[in-house]
Amino acid sequence: MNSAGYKTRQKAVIEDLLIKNADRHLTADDITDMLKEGGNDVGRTTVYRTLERLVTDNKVRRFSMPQGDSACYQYISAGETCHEHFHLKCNYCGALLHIECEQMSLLSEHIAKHHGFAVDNLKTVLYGVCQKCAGERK
Amino acid sequence: MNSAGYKTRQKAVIEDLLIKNADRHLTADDITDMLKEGGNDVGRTTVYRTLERLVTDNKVRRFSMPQGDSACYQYISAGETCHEHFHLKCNYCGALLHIECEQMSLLSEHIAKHHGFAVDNLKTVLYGVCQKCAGERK
DNA sequence: TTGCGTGCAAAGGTTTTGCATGGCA
DNA sequence: TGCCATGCAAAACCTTTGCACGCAA
Repeated sequence: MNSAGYKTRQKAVIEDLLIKNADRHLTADDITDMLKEGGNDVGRTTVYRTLERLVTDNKVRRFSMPQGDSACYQYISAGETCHEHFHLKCNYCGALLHIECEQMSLLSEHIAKHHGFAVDNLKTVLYGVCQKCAGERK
Repeated sequence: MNSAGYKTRQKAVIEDLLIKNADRHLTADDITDMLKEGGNDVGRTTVYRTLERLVTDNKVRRFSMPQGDSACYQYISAGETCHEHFHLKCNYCGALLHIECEQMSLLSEHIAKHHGFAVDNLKTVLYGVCQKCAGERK
């Protein structure tokens, strides 16, 4: 599960920052800046490469934004292993909703059975419009 | 509905190509290349600007892909009212599958009704593992 | 003639890669 | 020592913008 590798200051401070902000979604740039402000300077390249590793290791979730905007990353908390758990992200206010829903399991099952594809709920984010924003835009 | 404007060869051949490939997803690059091969050369800039207009006019649907990949465009056929169309992306080989599936509509309906969130299938990409990669990794 | 449309070139942004150096084990 | 990790600079990538010219109406 963990890609072996050496222990370094950079890896430690990046993972640490993500854990401390597990309720937020941060861009690679946010992370670079926050570390610099904290006196824990890490090169931009290293931030990207570390995030890539963490995503591969399933420790971090990556949110793909529409082109032009930068991707967001968020630490995957320990308890989040249940497969009925998934995420909704509002395109307008950016709110991230965590939902437990058996309907999602039904979809995953259906896709596995009929389309031969194993959906990873931890990595998947459904984009749309939340109730609040839908109201405001009427 | 239609942003007025002049009639030009470029607009015509681009819309024509999209109509003839209404069952496929084309990137701006695909379109540029296909037109060039067909002897109907159109500048890349014009392709982008024309697609932008078509999307604004609701004649074409734009699929935002994860960063790094280019956006896809597809002509919206006359009778097409429901959006049961969505995307699966393999974490390993990067394959992008386009799927028509009513189960997805059921999920969207459920989420709208029970969670007050309007899922945008056009922007949503489900991540996971495709059949081929699942086989190779066993 | 008027002003939208076109397309080259260059800029814009995020992310990746080449390569020499640094540092863990 | 051996190999992974780092980080600067440069490249790659898709897309947008500046600007002069072309062309529809």
